[in-house]
Order: sequence, then C-alpha cells, then structure tokens
Amino acid sequence: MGVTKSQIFDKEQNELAQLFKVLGHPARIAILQYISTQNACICNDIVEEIGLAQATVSQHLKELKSLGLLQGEIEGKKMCYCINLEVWNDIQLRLNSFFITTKTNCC
Amino acid sequence: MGVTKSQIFDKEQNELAQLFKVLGHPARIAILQYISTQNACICNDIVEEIGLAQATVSQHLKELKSLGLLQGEIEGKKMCYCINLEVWNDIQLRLNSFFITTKTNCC
DNA sequence: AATTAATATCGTAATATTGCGATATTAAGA
DNA sequence: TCTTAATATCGCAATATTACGATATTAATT
Repeated sequence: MGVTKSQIFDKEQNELAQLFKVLGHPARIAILQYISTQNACICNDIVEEIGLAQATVSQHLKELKSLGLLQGEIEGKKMCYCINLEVWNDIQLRLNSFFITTKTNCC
Repeated sequence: MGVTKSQIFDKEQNELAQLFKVLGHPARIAILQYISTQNACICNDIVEEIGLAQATVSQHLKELKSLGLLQGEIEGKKMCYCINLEVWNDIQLRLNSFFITTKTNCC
C-alpha cells in the first residue's frame, strides 16, 4: 500500500495531477514568486530568501526543473535560474483548460 | 524533520500550495472529471468508476470537500456529490491570477 | 425487529515527501 | 596549487500520504 495507483488513471489525469502536485508546496510557490520579482535571473539568493537549508532549496528547484518550469544557466560558479515562460504559459493553459472542461451543472 | 515549515511562508503562499496540493492526485482529478460528465449528481458510482476501494475514494472525496469544491447532499442512504461551481470558479481565478502575477522576464 | 446497502471513519502497512547535515563537485580567485 | 564559494547529491530521520480491510452508522426495505 501507500503507492499511488497511477496505472488505473489515464495519461492526462496523471500529468495534470503531477503539475498540480509540484506546485503544491509553499516553498516552491515562494521560489517562483521570488524569481518573478527579480528582473534578472537569480542564483543563491533564493536560498537566503526562502529560509530553508541549501540542500532543501536545491531539492525544490529540482522538482520545478522536472516540469521544465525553471531553466538554469551556469555563470561561473553561480547558477542563474529563471522561469521558462513558454512552459509557464503552457501549464497555465493546460490547467485552465482543465477548469473549463470540468465545469458542470450542479445538483 | 519531514514537516512542511508553513510558518516561514505567508498566508497566500500556503493557501495556494494547499489548493494545488489537493488537486495533485490523479484519483481526485478523475473524480472531478467524472462528476462533471454526469448531468445530475453522483453517489457511489464514483467508487465503481474510479476503481479504488470505497474507503480510499471516501478519503479523496473528503479532501476535495475540504476545499469546499464538492457539496454533498443526502438522498436517503445515498450521497449525492456535486461540484460547487462558485468555489470552482473562485479557485480557477485564484490560480490564474497566480500565473499572471508570477510571469517574469527571463534570463 | 432484522436485513441490507451506502457511506464514513478507524487503524495500520507501505510508500512518498520534507528537511537537513555531510559530502561531492566545480569554477573562480589568491 | 590551495582555498573558497556555490551548488548538487547522498543518506537519513521525521512526518505525511495513499490505500485498504474492518468496523461504525444510518436509512431504506423486508
């Protein structure tokens, strides 16, 4: 037990859930919001801003990267992260389309 | 360890994350989609449709109810669930506004 | 009153997530 | 070359989530 039974759901359902899931942590919301406040890209300031250990922040960044939502660019020994706007818009559209499609008449 | 450190994030970040989190499971996506295909409200058909144990489905329904997303109406010994359209639209707007606000110029 | 059907809740096992210290790794700078 | 700074990854502990059987609960039906 304890495993999500992905097999019994279809691709769309699993993908949608995965998108929502990655966005379902306040640290990851905070990271995205913080990056968006900076005109230029960010690096280790994220760690200081967020207030979690460096290892933890790195892990959250990894999950955001897994959606393609963040791009990282190496600048010497620093990493510069930014939001991939194309993916961002894609995801927004996808979630919206879920919301629109799933509207229903109530009781 | 293992506890999400909600204290270090603000109300908005925690609430947004919570919304995303509840939607971040394929069974809950499937439940919402299934309810939306029925004109009238649904009951225990959900259990049969989803293919998870009754107890598990009931738990997922509870989480959706925790957002106010589902309304349950008692009809004899059956429960009739439907999507609360007002809350549905609210959440859609809220997530959209997050997506719009968090747009940013990239690297 | 007893039975049955529909649902919720409890308890628990399996697994996943969160968070962090310790440890790589890599590149700039002394 | 040695040091330092920035980041990623590993390993683990604490907690949360997922799933389900068993057991309530409640209302219709017999």
